[in-house]
Amino acid sequence: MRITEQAKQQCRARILEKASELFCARGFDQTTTRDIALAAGVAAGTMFNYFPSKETMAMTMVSDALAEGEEEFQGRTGGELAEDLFGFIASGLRRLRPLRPFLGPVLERSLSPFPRKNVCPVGEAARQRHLGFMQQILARHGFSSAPDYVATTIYWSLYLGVLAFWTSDLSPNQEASQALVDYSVRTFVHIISGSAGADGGEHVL
Amino acid sequence: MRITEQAKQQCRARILEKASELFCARGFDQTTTRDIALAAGVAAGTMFNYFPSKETMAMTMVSDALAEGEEEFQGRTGGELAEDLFGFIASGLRRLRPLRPFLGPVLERSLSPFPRKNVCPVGEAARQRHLGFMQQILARHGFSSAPDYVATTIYWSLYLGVLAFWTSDLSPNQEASQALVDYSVRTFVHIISGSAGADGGEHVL
DNA sequence: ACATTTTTATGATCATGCTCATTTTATCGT
DNA sequence: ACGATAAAATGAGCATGATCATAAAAATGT
Repeated sequence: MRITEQAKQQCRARILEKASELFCARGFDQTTTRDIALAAGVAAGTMFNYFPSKETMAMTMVSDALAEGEEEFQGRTGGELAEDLFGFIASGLRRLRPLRPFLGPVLERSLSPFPRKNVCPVGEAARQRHLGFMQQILARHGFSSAPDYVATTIYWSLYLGVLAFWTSDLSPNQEASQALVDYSVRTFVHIISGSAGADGGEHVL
Repeated sequence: MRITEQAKQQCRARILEKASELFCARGFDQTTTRDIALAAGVAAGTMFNYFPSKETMAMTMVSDALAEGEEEFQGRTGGELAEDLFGFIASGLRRLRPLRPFLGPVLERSLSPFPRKNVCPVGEAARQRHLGFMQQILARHGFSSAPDYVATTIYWSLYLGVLAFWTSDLSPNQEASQALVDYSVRTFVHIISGSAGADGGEHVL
């Protein structure tokens, strides 16, 4: 069973590799699962033994990249809170860079804050991991309790906005994204640093 | 041609009405275009003479609701900036309320900040209208120039986060959403009120 | 080494959003 | 009123992500 297990991993890796190439070359929506199967040398239905959906295929690459970014960031944490958060997000973006050509539709569907019927579990896991990591960073800077749902929701909104902007940022060195990340992070830090503002009671939806 | 023109409008309205009912009852993704056609008493292909896509059908309802909200808000503007922005957003949510059961996937796809190949023009128009309206409100409060891309991006991120949260808010009177809107608005106001923070230059993506 | 059982691969098939050639209906000129 | 032309309706058909019964292959027990 050893050799077979190895062959399976190779097959899985080959599918991911070919899918990545095609996604980058043509875009996510313009690449059909049949294209991928052909390129990987397997039957159309076989891929679905390895990945439950095309979306999961893409999100596996994203999740792996983000995990690498998290690992890269570990250790080099040590500045102010805003600096650390910036570094954390920047590490993720650096690792996502090679996938940038096809990320738009994938991140939109899999990391969206809108609750969905058929969630892509890989995407959901990536979100939870990212939020957990963010909370760790907060904890290291003296925030004893986890942020409430308002702060967490705002964080994820801002982060998704950053991702969205970054996926199609044409400025020289993504300077525009850099400024946006900087601003978003500072905004978030401002939010969780007091000014907890629980007043406005007259407004009604 | 008069009577016929009227009949066409009726047909369009009937399609929208039946589609809305089905979307609300079963959800957007669980309603097929064939279902809608059957309910509206037209052939499957006929609907696409009225709406270029199922997504456009749903976004037409959303856009109409948001336009009503904007109109409702007109006039009753007159408090502080944050109050006005809150009222503006709340008016939209009130009008969207009947559509809430199916809004998730629709808003996710059509208002997403991620740039897309095949944009739904109705959704794009709704976004532009909303942002324009928001800028009008700012102008009324003494902001002479339009917010830059950073502020605009952050506004839209926060707004989408609010929409996403609100679509599945189970708290009694959407109190949780209310708090989120309040917080998001105040955050945005803080952002555009000075502290333009263009310093951090050492960070690099 | 063979029979049995479990795992994996396969491609026909399905569901569904959408297209388009064809048919039907309405409008217009005379 | 009638033929010609424009507009609209129709449903067969397509593309594609995913499923599933079946076939092939591998693992296991003796």
